[in-house]
Amino acid sequence: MRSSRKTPDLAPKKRPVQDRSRETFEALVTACTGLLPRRGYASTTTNHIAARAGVNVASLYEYFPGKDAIVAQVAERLVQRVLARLEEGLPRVMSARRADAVRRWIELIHDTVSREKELVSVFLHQVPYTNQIPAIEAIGERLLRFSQQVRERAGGFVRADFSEASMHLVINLVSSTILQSVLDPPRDVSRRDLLDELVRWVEERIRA
Amino acid sequence: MRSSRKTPDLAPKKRPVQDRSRETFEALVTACTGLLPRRGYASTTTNHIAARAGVNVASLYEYFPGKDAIVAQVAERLVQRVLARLEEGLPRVMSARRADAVRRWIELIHDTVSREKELVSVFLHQVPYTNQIPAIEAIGERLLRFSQQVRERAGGFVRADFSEASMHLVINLVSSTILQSVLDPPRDVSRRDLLDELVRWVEERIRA
DNA sequence: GGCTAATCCAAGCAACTGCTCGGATTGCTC
DNA sequence: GAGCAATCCGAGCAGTTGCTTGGATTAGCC
Repeated sequence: MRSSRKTPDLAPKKRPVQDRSRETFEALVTACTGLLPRRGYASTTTNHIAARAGVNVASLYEYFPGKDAIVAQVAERLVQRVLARLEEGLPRVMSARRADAVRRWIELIHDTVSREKELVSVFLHQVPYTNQIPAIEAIGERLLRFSQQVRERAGGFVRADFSEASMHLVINLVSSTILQSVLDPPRDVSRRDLLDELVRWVEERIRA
Repeated sequence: MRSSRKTPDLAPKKRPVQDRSRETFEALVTACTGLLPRRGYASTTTNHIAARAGVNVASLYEYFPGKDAIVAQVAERLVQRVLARLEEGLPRVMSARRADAVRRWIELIHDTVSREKELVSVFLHQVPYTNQIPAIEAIGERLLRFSQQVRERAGGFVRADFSEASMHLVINLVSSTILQSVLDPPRDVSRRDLLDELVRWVEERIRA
C-alpha cells in the first residue's frame, strides 16, 4: 500500500503480442473482475489476482505497472460492456412510440447498471481514483451523446430552450435515482413507483 | 488490512473517564480527521494517527478496537457538525419570505457540505463501510425532518398529494446536485446557474 | 533444427500493516 | 502519602503487502 496521495499509474505497462500472453492478460483482468466484488478493493491483492488467474505474480507485473493499473483495466472493460449494452438496446428504445421513449430509455439504463451493480458499487465507494480513470472520465460525455439521440427521436416535443444547467439536472436526477434504486433501494418505496415517478419528472421537464 | 468482507467493529471500545484520557481520545479523533483528507483512507494508518496525536499506538487501541472504529468516530463527529450547522442556519431560512425559503434552504445545505468537502469525499468514495456507520444511516431521516420544517414554513403552497416516491426524487436531486457541484463541479456550467436551476425545479415540483 | 525474443515462474525481500505486551507513570481517593 | 486503578508508552511481533530477481520454458522465424 504505497499509494497514499500519489497519482497512480493507470496505463497498462505493455500490450501482449503473442497468443499465450494475451490469454494471460485476459485471465488476469477476468480474475480481478471476479475478485473485486467479493473481496472488496483493499483486500484484492496482486497475489490473489495472479493466483486466481492461475498465473505467477511476476507475469502480472510484466503487463501492469501495479495494482492500480489492472483495476483501471477492469473499469475500462466495465465501461465498454455498459456502453455496448446501451447501444444494443437503443433500437428498442428508438422504435417505441414517442410517448414511451423516455420510459424505455430509463429502463434500459436501469437494467444495464443492475447487471453490474457489484462492480459499480466497488468503483463508486471503494476505489479512490475512480474518476481519474480515462474511460470513467469519458463516460459522462458518451451518455450525453446517447441521450441526445433519444432526444432527437422524441423529436418535436422537446423544448428548444434547454439550458446547459437543466441538462445537468436531468442527468443528475436520472443517474442518482437509478444508482440508488439499484445499490441501496429504499424500503418505503417500490422500485416500480420510483422509476415511474422518475419517468414522469423527466418527461414533464423535457417536453416543450 | 484484515477486513476483506467481514463487518467491522465500529463502536469505540471504552469511553475515557479521566480528563487526561479524554484529551488523548480527542487528540486521536482530531488527528484522524486531519489525516483522512490528505492521506486518503487506505494510507491513514493507526500508527500515523497515534503519532500525529502525539500519543502511543497502544493508547489508541485502549479506546478503539481498531482503525475502523476511530474512522467511524470521525464520521459521527462530521455528521454532528453538519447537522449542527444546519440547525444553526435554520432560523435564517425560516425568516425568509416564502418565495425565498427553498433557495435559502438549498444554499444552506450547499455551504455546509462545502465546508467539509474533503472529508465527505473520503467517506463517499473511499471508506468501504460508510453506510454501516450508525450516524450515517440516520442522517437521511434527520435531513428529512429538517426539510419538513422548511416545507411547513412554506405552508399553504405545498401540494397535498406529495407521494413517497416524489419525496425521494426531490431528495435525490438536491443531494446529488449539491454533491456534484461541490466535489466535482462541471466545467461548462457555473455553480450559480446550477443551483439556480435546482431551486427552480424544486419549487415547481413542490408547489401545488 | 537453431537462434532470438517473448513469456513465464519459484522464491523471496523489504517495507509496512494492525496490533499486543509488560512495565512505568500519573491521577484519584482515603 | 499510601494504595490502587486509570492511563500511557517503548519495543516489537506476526502477518501481509506490493513488487523484483534470475533463470527456465516456450513460441516465432529463418
